[in-house]
Amino acid sequence: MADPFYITTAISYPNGRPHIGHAYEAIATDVIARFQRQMGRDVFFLTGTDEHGLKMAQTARDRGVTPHELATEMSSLFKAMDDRLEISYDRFIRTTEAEHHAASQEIWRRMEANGDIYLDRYEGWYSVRDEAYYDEKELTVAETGEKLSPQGTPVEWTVEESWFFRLSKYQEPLLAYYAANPDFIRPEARRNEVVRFVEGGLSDLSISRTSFDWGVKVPGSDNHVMYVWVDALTNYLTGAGFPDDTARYERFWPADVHIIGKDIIRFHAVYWPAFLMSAKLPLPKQVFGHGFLLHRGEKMSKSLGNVVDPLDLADTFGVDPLRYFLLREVTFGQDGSYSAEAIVNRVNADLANSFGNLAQRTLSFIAKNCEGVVPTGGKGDAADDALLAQVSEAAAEMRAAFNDLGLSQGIEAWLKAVFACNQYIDAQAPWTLRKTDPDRMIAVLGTLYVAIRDLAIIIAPVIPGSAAKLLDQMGIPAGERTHDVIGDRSGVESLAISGFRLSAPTPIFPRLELPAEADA
RNA sequence: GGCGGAGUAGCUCAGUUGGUUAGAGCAGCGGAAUCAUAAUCCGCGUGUCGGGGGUUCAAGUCCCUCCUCCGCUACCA
Repeated sequence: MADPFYITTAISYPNGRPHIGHAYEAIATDVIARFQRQMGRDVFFLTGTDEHGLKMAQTARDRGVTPHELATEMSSLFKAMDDRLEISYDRFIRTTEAEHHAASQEIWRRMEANGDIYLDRYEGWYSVRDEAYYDEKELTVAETGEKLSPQGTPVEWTVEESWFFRLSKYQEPLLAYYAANPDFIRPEARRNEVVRFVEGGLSDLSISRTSFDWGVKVPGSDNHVMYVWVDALTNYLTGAGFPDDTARYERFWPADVHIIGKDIIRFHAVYWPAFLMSAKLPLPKQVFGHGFLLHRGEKMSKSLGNVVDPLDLADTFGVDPLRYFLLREVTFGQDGSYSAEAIVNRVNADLANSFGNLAQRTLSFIAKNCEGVVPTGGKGDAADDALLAQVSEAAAEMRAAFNDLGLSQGIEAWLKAVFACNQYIDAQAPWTLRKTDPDRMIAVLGTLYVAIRDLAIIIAPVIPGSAAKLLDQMGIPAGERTHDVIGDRSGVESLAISGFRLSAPTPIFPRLELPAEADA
């Protein structure tokens, strides 16, 4: 059986609609998942929504619905976004599922059995009206001398019973783990931050609340619900079948990589491994914190009014162009900037002009001048093998880059090979050969046919819909769309023998135009 | 304040362990070609590699210092 590969996104908190950041994370993770499937791995790709907690309960109350109704409604928006963006998740998990409650309670019991959970008191400035604790730093002082929350509501010093996790106990084990597994946290900058943070000392963590009840009940302590992270992080275990589906669990856990935003790196790189150590479960192999998307260099915020709905972007530019842009333009792991102009420029230059036009000019030439018969044989030349070698080299670079999560670098290698094909077709000039040396023309077109097929195959994880459309046009069977065939002419030769006829192609990547309100 | 990262062509960025004339893409200018989505191909950059100092036969690449920007500095997700 194929080598398993378990990859996850963070689960989204569906307190609001999905935004471009959610889309970015889902797309990037999807590309990696699709790539690994193409590599023959048995991929399990998990994503979903984190539906418990105070804010969900409050929002539901404000809207006059139950938390579960709100969660169901909002979660469906995230799922719809994933579906629209062709996110190939294998499971969409919701933390409200009974199975997840059971998993969370099981890991809790194991942490408890290890002596790492104890009852104590949690103290802080509490606002009854907000049902929330605030840090001293967040408070303002009213004229009356009364302390106020950021919401302007009164706060009082409150003591609440809470279960605590002995995080402090794991400082040394965590540091030892980081040292032994230098790739556990990536990129490097995040790793340094985390290591410094842990070196600075860890205090125990409050992991339950009694002030609200929308959450997973603490085993044997029904008036407590688990407080955020034990519940949320455990979704990765639940998704893999923990604890009852042992076959699946043993196959997929530990996860190969958690793809998350850089803002929640600590929870994934400190709390999560500590929880797992405590429960005596294996640790994920890697945590990767990607950057944020900025709109024209500015952070998105509701007050700036520049929050963009990813579905609007998909409608305006197309799903594949959007996917391509985000991965090509933004170095994975760093912040990136996007704008309508940038999307239009990038997509037109790379997809429409370079790759799309390459396919179009080649295929339509074959349709017109060869009656659609796939060209094979002819008078070969060293330039032909050189081109296919360049494409194979690009495929190899892409494999290396994608395996290492260097998504934009991998795409860059692909683009270089696209450029090489355009250089080749201009140098060989099949439109001239048609009159002067038809036999040579056949060899040139046959070489390009193989090259274009290969380019479509290796870029497919990034632009799955368009790549499939192109390969369909070219008659490439679904089973011959993996890296195994790269550089191999035999598939195309048997296609010719089978009598396949290429019809006049239609452009796969139309040029985009800047929307009238160039502000998207 | 402490710790960490970044400052390279108009724009976005690459630049391994220091070593020949500092690179790519985009944009711009000139030319070729006309199969193709007016797409493609070829040619063109006197860049103080943030400022200053130092180490070295040799520094964008190491050390010091200054300036600017950014991240982290614990229980909202």
